Amino acid sequence: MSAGIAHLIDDDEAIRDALSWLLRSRGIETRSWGSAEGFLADYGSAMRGCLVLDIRMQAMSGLELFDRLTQLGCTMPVIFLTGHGDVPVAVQAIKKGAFDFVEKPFNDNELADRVIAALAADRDLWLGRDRKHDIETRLASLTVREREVMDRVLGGKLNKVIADELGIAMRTVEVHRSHVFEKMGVRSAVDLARLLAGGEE
Amino acid sequence: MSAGIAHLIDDDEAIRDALSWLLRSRGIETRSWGSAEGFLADYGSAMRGCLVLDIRMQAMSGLELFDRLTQLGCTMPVIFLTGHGDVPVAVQAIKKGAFDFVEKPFNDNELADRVIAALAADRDLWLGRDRKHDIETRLASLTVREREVMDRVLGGKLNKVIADELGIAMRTVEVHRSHVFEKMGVRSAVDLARLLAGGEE
DNA sequence: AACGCCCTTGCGGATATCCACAATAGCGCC
DNA sequence: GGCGCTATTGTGGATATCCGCAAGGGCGTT
Repeated sequence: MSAGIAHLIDDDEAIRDALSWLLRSRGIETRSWGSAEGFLADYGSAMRGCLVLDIRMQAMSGLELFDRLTQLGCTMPVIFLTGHGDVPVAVQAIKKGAFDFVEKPFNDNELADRVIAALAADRDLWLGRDRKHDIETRLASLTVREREVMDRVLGGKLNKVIADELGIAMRTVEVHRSHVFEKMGVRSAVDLARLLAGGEE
Repeated sequence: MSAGIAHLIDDDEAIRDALSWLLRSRGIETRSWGSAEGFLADYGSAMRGCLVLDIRMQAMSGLELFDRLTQLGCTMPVIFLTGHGDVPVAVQAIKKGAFDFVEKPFNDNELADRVIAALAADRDLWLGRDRKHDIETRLASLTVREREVMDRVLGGKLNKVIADELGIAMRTVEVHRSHVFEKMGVRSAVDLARLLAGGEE
């Protein structure tokens, strides 16, 4: 499998081609667009990889595209390409959460390394997202009562105490507790605590 | 108690005074230095608060001071003051982990707000550090055996299983387990798991 | 009405945990 | 040698947890 896909957006065809050649020689798939508008039209939330984005372009600027993508919930890491006159804009970009940026003319190896880092960041993000999504799905499958019991189990409380607090019999708590473990896919309260501590915040 | 201390470093006395007046009017203590060297001489690792640092100064620049402080293990948030000609340097600063930066001439309210945010960040950092330090101290007080038992308890294993794995009697495991709880200041395996999951990584 | 889902509870037994009391043993230190 | 710390184990009892078996009620859907 490939190292990931780099989406190149620059209105200078020569640069797109140079980037494309450089990255492909490092085993990175590439796709190119000549304008921010063009990329936006093709963008979908399932898109994976990273962006290499010229910050200065005709019509819609790279920064503007970045803002729109952010609004669309896009989380792909973005590497901006900047001329050294565009630096104030680059500052904005970084503060807004751009992954990195490089000044033109760029050093080939350096840029490729950063793209690779960006692709790795995207993968990590999705790994974390998958795990979190799985946990959320499991949590959503709990009934209200089960959730109440789980919260108290996580508080380290004994079944007896939980029963008192909820005004139900201990046996009932045990049943809920066991359902919680089953639904959450764990076999002990310890595992549950680690699952939730590791997958949230 | 005060909102925190802002350390002002700028070779322009007029700016130092203006900053100092502004911040004090917002309840923030200030201390001023006219040079990076002067601040470095006074710096100690116990220093708390944040820095407001002119990025362009005689002799040692703000960025250079920032690098040295980082090497010294200083984690105070740094807000850089930059003229708009210094922007490329500001970019470097942000990439190196500066907390924020503002361009001169600055808007009073905006700058004060950022200083307040920086002070809050410093407090949070120390809160986290204190908790982590406390946990590490407790962990260090565990004997080797206790640690071995704890690791397995966190794995959700039953005392019986742990006893088998370590080749000792269940009773011994129980003793270690109880010591671990006592030393770590928790009363159940669940609490322990949450303590370690929340304080590490 | 019948079915499914959830909440509820009781009984009883197999396991596990928690702990006080008690004891043996190695190791380093004064 | 005595003292303290750590590791080790045993006995026995009070609690807790884990679970299958059994069963009643509420609620919404078909």
